[in-house]
Amino acid sequence: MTQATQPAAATPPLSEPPYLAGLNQAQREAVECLDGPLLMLAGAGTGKTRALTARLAHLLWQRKATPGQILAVTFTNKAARELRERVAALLGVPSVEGWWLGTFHALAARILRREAEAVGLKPNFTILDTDDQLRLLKALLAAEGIDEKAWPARVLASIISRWKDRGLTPDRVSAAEQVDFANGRAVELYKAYQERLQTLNACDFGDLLLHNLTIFQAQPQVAARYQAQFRYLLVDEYQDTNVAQSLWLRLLASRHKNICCVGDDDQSIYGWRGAEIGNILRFEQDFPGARIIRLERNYRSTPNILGAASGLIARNESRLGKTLWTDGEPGEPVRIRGLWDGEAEARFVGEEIEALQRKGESLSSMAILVRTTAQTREFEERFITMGLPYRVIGGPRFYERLEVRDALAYLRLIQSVDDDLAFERILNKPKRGLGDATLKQLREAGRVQRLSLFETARRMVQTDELRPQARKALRDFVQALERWREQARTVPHPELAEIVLDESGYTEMLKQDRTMEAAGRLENLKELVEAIATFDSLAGFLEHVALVMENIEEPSQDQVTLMTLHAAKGLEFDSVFLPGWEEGLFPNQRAMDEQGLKGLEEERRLAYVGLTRAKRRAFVSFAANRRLHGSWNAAIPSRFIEEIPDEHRRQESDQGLYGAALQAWGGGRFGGFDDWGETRASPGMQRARSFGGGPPVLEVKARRVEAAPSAAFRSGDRVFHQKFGYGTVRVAEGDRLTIAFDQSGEKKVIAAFVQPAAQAG
DNA sequence: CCGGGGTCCATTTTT
DNA sequence: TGGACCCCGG
Repeated sequence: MTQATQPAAATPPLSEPPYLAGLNQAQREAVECLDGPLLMLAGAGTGKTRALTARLAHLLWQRKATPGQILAVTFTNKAARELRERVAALLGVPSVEGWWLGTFHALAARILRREAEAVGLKPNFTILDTDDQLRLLKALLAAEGIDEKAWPARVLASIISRWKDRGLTPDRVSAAEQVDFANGRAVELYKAYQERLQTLNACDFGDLLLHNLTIFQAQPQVAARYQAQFRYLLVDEYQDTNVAQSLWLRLLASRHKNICCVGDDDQSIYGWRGAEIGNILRFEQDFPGARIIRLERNYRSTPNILGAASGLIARNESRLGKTLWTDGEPGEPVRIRGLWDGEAEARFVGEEIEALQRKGESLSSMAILVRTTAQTREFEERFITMGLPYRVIGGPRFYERLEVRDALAYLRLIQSVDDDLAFERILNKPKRGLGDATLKQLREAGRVQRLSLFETARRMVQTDELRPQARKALRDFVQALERWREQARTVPHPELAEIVLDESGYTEMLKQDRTMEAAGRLENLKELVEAIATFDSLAGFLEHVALVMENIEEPSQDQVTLMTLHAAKGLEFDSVFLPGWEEGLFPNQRAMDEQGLKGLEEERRLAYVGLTRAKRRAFVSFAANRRLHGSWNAAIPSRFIEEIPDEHRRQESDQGLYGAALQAWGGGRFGGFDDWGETRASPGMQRARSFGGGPPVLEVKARRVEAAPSAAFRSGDRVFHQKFGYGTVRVAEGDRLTIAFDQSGEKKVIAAFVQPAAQAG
């Protein structure tokens, strides 16, 4: 093992640096092995952030580099903030302001601001958000005469960002990467979009990285400067990087080759947005001579939870593989519970939460992690009736609110005259008689003269082209903007924001609005001005808004957390509820249809992420009936349930209603569940065992043969269903029945869940 | 300019 | 089932 006795180090007289205290052997190695490429494979809960911060401290302590020579990259703002705080605390410095520590996008933006001219942008370029981007693409499609219904702008947007994720500029998109959009016109549209962005002096998120790559490739002397500067690179969540990001890292690290990437291939869950798990799997090839250090000691979960998660993830083929371990009491096995439907599932979770509360557990130590956002609703409804405090993570963000975006558009337009999107947004907000007609005229003239809308407007008010009324209104608008722009030089920026909101009539417009929302909107604008005051310049604030679209965290009282599995990555809770473990929902059918085995493995990693969030207790549940898009579907338990090793789980079947389902499943007299196999990716797959302790080991294929379900019911039969009550069978197709229920209308149900009416009576 | 009503579509989300 | 979005009428 490398000892901290490097000759370069003017080692301080301490026997051991304080940040090394308490690190385990592997962590210590990862901290002290400073030179050359290193992959730190850090499993869930193995103290990776600790190792990462210690490593950063060690670099400085050993005088290997100054802060300005270290590039530390994270994915999210939250992670960046955490790293910043912990490093500052570890080193005992008040702040790490000015260090090259931030998200990929923030760091790339910082470089791009300096080198903007190299890609035809001005240094004050605007960073567009997805909404602006979409509006731009819509305009483009309209101009090209492409039917937006057949070829939606959002689809084009995602095609373009996938290309950008892969580092492809329009001229680099090869025939092989072509996609089916507007009869093969996608690349042409991509090109037009990039041109439009340039005239707007704007770029989108993907461009931040892509422009960096373009500059580094076209101007080796610029690249060389940064390559020389960054002696050490630290990268967090490497498994989430896309092609562009990994190219960027490789370029920057190519001189000193001191790059340390931290990640966990088993937690790669963002393939669908361009993340390449291959980056981490191929690390040794990409960085020859790389060392791999595994952090396998888990400090978070009980042996039972860890065993459950490890057993599950071992089913994946595409992984580097590692063996997490922990010591201590085994803890509770993962509890598996089958319920009748989603409502019962929500009730179950609510009851368990209350039981935990009675044992003295706080609500903030519990979380419900769902696969899709739609699943939160049932829990919310239940918690509301129970009076159980909860919070949902996700949802609209502060900077995405209408009024905030309007206010920002004013500020953006002051900052950058070329920002036509901002111009269009506020031209008639508040109403000043400058509607579609005027805008159309401005656009037309602007296009012909190749000028920004603002510049066009400035010139047009000096001509007689507009109606006198519109001309006057536009002149006032232009003059106001010029005045504000002038004031921006002298007036402090928070004050400027107030002036703008006031003089533009925006605040007045909201005051006139007597609706409920208007008050909240005014409140948000006040909050916005307060936020502006915490930055030292308007430009700095706008940069923050563009790159840090995060929600301001509310002071949380004791409440249960409800969120998606994706949103839960990196978090931990004492007790974790994992509902909806049903084939089709989780693993998600669409993921499997679109990505096949790759998709399934990513779903499995998501399950792994979910389980490993739990410190002490994990509850997995599934419903036999799930309402999906308004109609009822019979569901079968997720294959992931069986993949949790026996010894780490405990199955509990519901009495009463669910008992019937279990019986049926075990090959009971209805034999009605054989079509469940069809929702699986591979119909021939074997079931390892049955649920609820019924007759063991049934094979789907065999069951399909022996089943003769349609014999049970015929059209016209009177039946009883536990949920829908009495009804008459309309259509019987195999074991799928269409029944006209007396109370709840026509439904499709599975034969095993209904009984002949007489029998039920 | 607003809202009513019809239609279509339903993973995951950061920057 | 419900929401987002679009079109058209007042």
